[in-house]
Amino acid sequence: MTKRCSNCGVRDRSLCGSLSDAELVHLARLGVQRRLVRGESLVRADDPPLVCANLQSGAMKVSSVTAAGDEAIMGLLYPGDFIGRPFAESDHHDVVALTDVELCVFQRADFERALTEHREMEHKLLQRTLAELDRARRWLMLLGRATATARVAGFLDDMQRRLGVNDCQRGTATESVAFDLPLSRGEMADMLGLTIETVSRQMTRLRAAGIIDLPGGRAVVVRDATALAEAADSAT
Amino acid sequence: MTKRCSNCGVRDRSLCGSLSDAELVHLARLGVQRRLVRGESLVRADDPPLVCANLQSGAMKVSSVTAAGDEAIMGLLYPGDFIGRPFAESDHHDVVALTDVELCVFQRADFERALTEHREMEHKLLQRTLAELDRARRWLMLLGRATATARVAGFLDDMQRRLGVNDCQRGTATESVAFDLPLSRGEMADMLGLTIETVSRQMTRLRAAGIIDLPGGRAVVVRDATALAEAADSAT
DNA sequence: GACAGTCTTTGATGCGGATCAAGGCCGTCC
DNA sequence: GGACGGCCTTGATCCGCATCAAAGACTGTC
Repeated sequence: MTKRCSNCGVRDRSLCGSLSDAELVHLARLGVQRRLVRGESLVRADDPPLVCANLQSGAMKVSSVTAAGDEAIMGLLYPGDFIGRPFAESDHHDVVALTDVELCVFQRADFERALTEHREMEHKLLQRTLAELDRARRWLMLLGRATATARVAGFLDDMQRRLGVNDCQRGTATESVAFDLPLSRGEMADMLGLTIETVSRQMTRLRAAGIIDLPGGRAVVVRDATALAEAADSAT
Repeated sequence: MTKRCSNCGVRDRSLCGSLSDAELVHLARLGVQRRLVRGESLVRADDPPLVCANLQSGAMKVSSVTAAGDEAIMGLLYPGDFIGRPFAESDHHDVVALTDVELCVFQRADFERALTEHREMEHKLLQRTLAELDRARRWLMLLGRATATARVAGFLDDMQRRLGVNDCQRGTATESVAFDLPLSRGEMADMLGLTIETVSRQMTRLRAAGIIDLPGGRAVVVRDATALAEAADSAT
């Protein structure tokens, strides 16, 4: 195993986790470490699909531009997530860095060959894609019918589950969980199908209800995760 | 190749298409032909995932029940589509027949074994799942931000592309395409995140604009596919 | 530390779609 | 044939979110 892979913080969570140490050596030779600063994009919907990558640190967004000209964010990517559409003719979406990010980037052809050679990796990619499909469908439900409050609450709830696991023991749902939003209000609005103003108002409402706290900047403290989840589910 | 498979109308479009005739004989022995009448369900979200299937004729819906208690439809299935979540712990959604349907049903374990034995089939499933993910994301965009008119127009446009290919030459976009909706107004509303009344009003509006015709029952005639696609894209 | 630019919050108003309510159409059952 | 129930259409009213507008809060620069 190369030094790079052994130091990789997401090895156990990413697709590479299915490879043996020997296989990793081979794959590592194909991969290139790359950093992007906030706002840079790795993939453009119009460009031919040239690369695949594993996200190692930071957060990215998967987005498109609507016919009306505004941006729609259809998903977020966190460390360990896979980027790219092997065997497809097009990527269909832009993938843009929300924070400064570190990536392990592969030429698409190389990665496709690796998938073909390592069944287990392709298998894992399939499972991951199926899971992503389920997530997308859950979002569909949220965006299709939920009120503004439920959308914002659902968004925060989702993020909390993914980012805030470290602060306290799981299970003690009433303990506070703190994290920094990787998105601006505008980006949240794009993602939730709302306007900036509405997002802001709903955040204020959740704070007034004592469910969250907004200490400043993009920091969020979830004070009552149970109430947050309830707000996400309730129609009101 | 068994008689059953050689008669199968969706062989070239379904996952089985990747198999040789000899392999089909083997798989066919595992599969069971099954019919469901309208309203019957093949998969229930709560049940352990027991089966996979290929849809041969008719239409089905993939749905869930929201916390609020009403139904959310997150996708439709047409002949050739695959049903099931191999290697997952749960199906997550209900799959219900919208019309009378014919299915080729496999025990999940059998199908998983078949996938493992036939790389090409698993590969095809991956590509299919990636495509489905893209479709779900396109829906996300529609549901997130589009107006009622755009949702209904988008829905009809999507359906026309999938069902109405036979009536006239592709490319001549202004020719009429006719089909029967497999869904009631209520089901359309569930799918589009609207109410029955709004769906009905929008259909009336599209008819008044000369874009579609509603000869009665669930029949729909698309008179101007270009205008329909425009209505789907425009915010208004 | 002052300034400019961006992001966020808050307020006032209007519109689109939900909700409530009342028929119309069609198949089924007595 | 007539009455009932399901589905669809149409109308009237109300509410939530978008829109328009303006005033803070934060970031970086000089």
